[in-house]
Amino acid sequence: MTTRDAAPTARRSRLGTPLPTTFYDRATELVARELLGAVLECSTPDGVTRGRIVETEAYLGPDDPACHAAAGLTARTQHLFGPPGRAYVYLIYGMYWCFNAVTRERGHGAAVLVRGVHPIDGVELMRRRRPNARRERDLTNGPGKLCLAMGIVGAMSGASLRNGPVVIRAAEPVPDVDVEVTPRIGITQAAEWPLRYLVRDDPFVSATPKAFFRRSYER
DNA sequence: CATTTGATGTTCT
DNA sequence: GAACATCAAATGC
Repeated sequence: MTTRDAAPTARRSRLGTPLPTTFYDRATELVARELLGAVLECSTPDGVTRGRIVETEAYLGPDDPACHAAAGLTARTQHLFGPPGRAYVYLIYGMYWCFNAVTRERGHGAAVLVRGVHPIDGVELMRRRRPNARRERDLTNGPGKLCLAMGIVGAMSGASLRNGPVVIRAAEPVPDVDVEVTPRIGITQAAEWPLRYLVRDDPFVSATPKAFFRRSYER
């Protein structure tokens, strides 16, 4: 047994495997929390778009059955396995890109999925890229939608988030009272783990299923 | 408004 | 062959 496997305490979920709670697994949750309020920026030949991150999900690594790292290192997941501070962009359902920020050391395989951004700059460009968006919030209120709106594509996977085509900048923090936590969306494995973070009442977050228990980050 | 269904094709078993 | 970290249109109230 390695040090990592020796969880001091386990927050036990109602069903299934307990949520890993080692110091290092918790680090990815903290990044997911801290990314709320940060600015995501993407530069392409068409222009620059910026948005405030309002919804994230933590994917913890090989011990998280919903994380791509659970299947081991493959061609698709090479950038998920580090180093941290880079993009992991993958194709879902053969059609849509999803953007992640890698959080853990090389070889581990943990990341934070960005699921919603509130547009700041380049809104007209976003509209041109999202002709199907009828309401304003449909521009960027989902992981596939925000990649379409901002021009994030698989070729950007592996790039630095400090000086690559996609940049994340710290900005005005979101206070705990405005942070909500729910289970992750659209997964079947470890579906009850509370690893989705969102800004309360922001119109650019995806819909929370009615069945989800919803609580404030601040107890 | 909410819920269901079809599109679409890569990845992994 | 099945699963998939989704989206948009269609259908039901």
